Amino acid sequence: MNKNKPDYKRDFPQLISKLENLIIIGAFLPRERLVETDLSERMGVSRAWIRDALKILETKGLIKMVPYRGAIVAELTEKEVEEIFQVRVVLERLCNRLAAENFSPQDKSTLQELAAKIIQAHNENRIDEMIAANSKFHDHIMQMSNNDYLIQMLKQIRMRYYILNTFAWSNQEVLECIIQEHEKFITALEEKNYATLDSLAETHISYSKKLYLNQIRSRSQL
Amino acid sequence: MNKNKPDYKRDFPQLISKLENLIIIGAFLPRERLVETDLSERMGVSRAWIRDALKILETKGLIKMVPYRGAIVAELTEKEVEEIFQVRVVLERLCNRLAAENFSPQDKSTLQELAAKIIQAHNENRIDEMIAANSKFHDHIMQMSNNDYLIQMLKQIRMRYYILNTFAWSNQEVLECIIQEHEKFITALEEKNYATLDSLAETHISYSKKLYLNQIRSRSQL
DNA sequence: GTTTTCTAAATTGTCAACAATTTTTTTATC
DNA sequence: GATAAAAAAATTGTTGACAATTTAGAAAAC
Repeated sequence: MNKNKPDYKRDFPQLISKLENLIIIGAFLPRERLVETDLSERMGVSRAWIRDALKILETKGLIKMVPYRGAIVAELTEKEVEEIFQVRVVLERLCNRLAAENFSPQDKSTLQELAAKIIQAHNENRIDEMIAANSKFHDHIMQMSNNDYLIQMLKQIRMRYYILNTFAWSNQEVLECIIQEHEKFITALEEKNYATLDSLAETHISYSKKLYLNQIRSRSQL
Repeated sequence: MNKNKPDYKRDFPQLISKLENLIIIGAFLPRERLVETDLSERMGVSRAWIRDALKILETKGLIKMVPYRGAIVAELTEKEVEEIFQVRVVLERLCNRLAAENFSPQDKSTLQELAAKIIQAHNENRIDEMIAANSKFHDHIMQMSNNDYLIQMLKQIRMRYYILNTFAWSNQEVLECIIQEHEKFITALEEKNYATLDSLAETHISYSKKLYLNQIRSRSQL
């Protein structure tokens, strides 16, 4: 059992994660109002906690709060996507550079295992597993950077554009492309080949950006 | 008059700014406890507002909150300074690059005026004015980047290390150095000379970092 | 039938009293 | 006098009632 007593330090961050996930997976449509009493009942916590959580989600850019109107899910404009991805590129590059500097044989085997898992899951058409392994792959790269502040920034930025992520992974063509590059990436890390790392990040991210922009455009036609 | 009715949308952000400033200028010593009822009286707002403001300051990394013990001013370790400055370098570089791309004659005159103001204030020993002009200079560069997300990140990161800023400006030697480079900087922007921009940012920031590290070391001896 | 105005319901914002926990002070014991 | 236990004070966390505001719906006017 886990629900003996409510514990702020454990439960409140959990609440925030849950809400973040709900927004990211699209359980709330953009512009949908998030009613406090509603959430309070659904999540089984007091309205005060919901209010506090929403304030924090606002600072993270996931929702927008208007006085006496409450919270609505934030929308991303094309301009904002351009801005976010400009920042993302330089942060990911920095991350890769630091990861390469700290590269160890143990990292190599971990990354290779994950890369193999990704391919296997892809071949067996287990999408969820593949996404999970891919996530772990990138998380490990972040950890290798050994820069907690950078990690925090990258997570924050990822959260920001994940709102649009729902359908991005359904593009088969992109999948093939991304999967093939994991091996190249590991090699470049090992050899500390910064030029290759930069160009891999560049192409990967610019491709990702295109997907998001397409999605925004298709949504705005509704 | 400005105090007819309390207005959340206007007054709450103001409250946060005030608290941020108090922490930055060192009105609260590191590790000092921030007592809610205390702040409530001093700032003339309800305790609920103080609580909300403190929660936001925590997400910004300015304070640390411990259950049933309240908020204490955050401290920066040497490792954290290293991490933050690694990120700062790449973001400032990006900012300069974008600013150069958008460079206009009007920007040039604005920046030159500010640079002149900085030198003049320095010669007349008006430190406050000099700091203000220097701030405006860098704010204008940020605006030139035309990337609101980047600006938000840079402000966030600046807030994080400004905690240590109190005495950094008292170093005369550094001042001379920094002041002289504003002209070079403007020229490099105009010529879109990215190599020079990068190296200017590099040396500027690494010097700034040294100052902060020195300050931390001298404090930790208390 | 459409628009406008007014009323009721729903929702958010505020506050103060109370509960839970920590910190300080006092008291007791050796 | 120093240490430990107990009581008191101070501080933070929670809750619920009520005020302010917006939204939805009904009534009125055209």
